[in-house]
Amino acid sequence: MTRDDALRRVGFLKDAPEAARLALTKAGHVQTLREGELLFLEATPSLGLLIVLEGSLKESKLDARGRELILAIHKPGSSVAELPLFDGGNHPTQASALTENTRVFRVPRPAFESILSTYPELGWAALRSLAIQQRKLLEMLKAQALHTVRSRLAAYLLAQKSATFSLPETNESIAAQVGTVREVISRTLHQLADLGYITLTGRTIAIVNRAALEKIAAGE
Amino acid sequence: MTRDDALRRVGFLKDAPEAARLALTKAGHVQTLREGELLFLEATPSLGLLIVLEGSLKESKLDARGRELILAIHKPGSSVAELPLFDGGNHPTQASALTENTRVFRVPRPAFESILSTYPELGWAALRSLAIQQRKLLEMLKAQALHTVRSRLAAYLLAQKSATFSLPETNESIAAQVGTVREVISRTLHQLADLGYITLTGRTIAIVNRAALEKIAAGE
DNA sequence: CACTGTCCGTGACTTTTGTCATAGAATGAA
DNA sequence: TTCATTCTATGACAAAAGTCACGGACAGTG
Repeated sequence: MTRDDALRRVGFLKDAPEAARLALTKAGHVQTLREGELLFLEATPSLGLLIVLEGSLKESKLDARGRELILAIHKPGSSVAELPLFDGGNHPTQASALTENTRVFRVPRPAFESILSTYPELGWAALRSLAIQQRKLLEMLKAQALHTVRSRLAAYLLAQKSATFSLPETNESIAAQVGTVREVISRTLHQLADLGYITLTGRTIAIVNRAALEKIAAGE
Repeated sequence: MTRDDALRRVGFLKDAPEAARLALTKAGHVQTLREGELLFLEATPSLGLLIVLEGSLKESKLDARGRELILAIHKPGSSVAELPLFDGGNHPTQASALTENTRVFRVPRPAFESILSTYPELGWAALRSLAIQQRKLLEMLKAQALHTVRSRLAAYLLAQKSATFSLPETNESIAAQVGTVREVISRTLHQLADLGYITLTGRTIAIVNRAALEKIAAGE
């Protein structure tokens, strides 16, 4: 994916003037990460505008005892860590590459700021973008506080593109997204299969009873 | 609290030009709520700018089976539901008055929009305000996903102003903020007392071992 | 093809949370 | 004061989630 393709796919830049995107393209550079390599740590200053070009990144928070909560998995065209970019604070999360040779396009914050001040209409797009994320966070919070693991896992399965798919991640990683541990994911998947709502062949899942899963995902 | 006092205390308006605040003051009206009365429901269009003048409001989400998660309790000077105000979407939460005669100052969204467009510098303040909320949400999410009830309750106690205080709410309400049920709050408070970290005399709590509570709040 | 590292599945528990039912405070209005 | 309502406390369980330990599948490497 080229820089310009990437910029066009980022929510708050897609309607930006051509010239703004061009300026950003010129002001940034590409960084390549090895698998597992950290892009930024929590509580460090914003690196600037970050957009995934190839590969994928996970954005997560760790707790004191090392358990991880994955907030997002970023694929090409996704911009990472907009919050500290916009408010100038530190990163509230950390991010690391999930795949070898993950390529990230980066515009350092000072350059980004000066381009932004040239195109103030981008401020509104930024606001909209934060708002979308905030709505997502509210849903996650509600699910964590009020729903069971089964419910959150059902939602995870329903979020997959098609009705039949191969689990794109390890149970460990799914657990970190759903907010539980490896073993519980394994058991809960088999439980959903026993209930007849999905079939589970190796790592391939077919959603058999979508309506039932949706009910579970909604909290019974 | 007067309208102007209230406007001055709202984060994203406190540095606004005098004239902007004056225009808002004129464009809005005051609404009085009875205890328990709903101000807005989830999934309804934004009512506009809302600022508590007297009394208090709770902002919450309900799940399918009626359990409640309280996201914020708004006191005088606090603006409610900024997210739908800024992005034009529906309310992601509902809000209702906690006290009799809660008074809310309201500027309908069209009027707010037109004032906002006259003072575009307010856009940045709005962005900052959303960013602050988003950081708070991320912390709540982490606590819900990775910490125990004991940990979240410890954090709740530590957030109180002084070391000795009377619980300002019922166990039911604390439970809805902490993400659990009434009985568990009762038991966990007594457990913390048994551990010697707090004392519990009626509804009065004294924090005895702040360091220990902080450790618990951080997730052990 | 053995060896290593990573991942999955599972039994056997333990701990944490949630539910139900019931008995007493506490509060406030009549 | 008396009564009704609202809260709190608690026992007895039930259910959900987490921990530990181990066996086995599988992929990649030398």
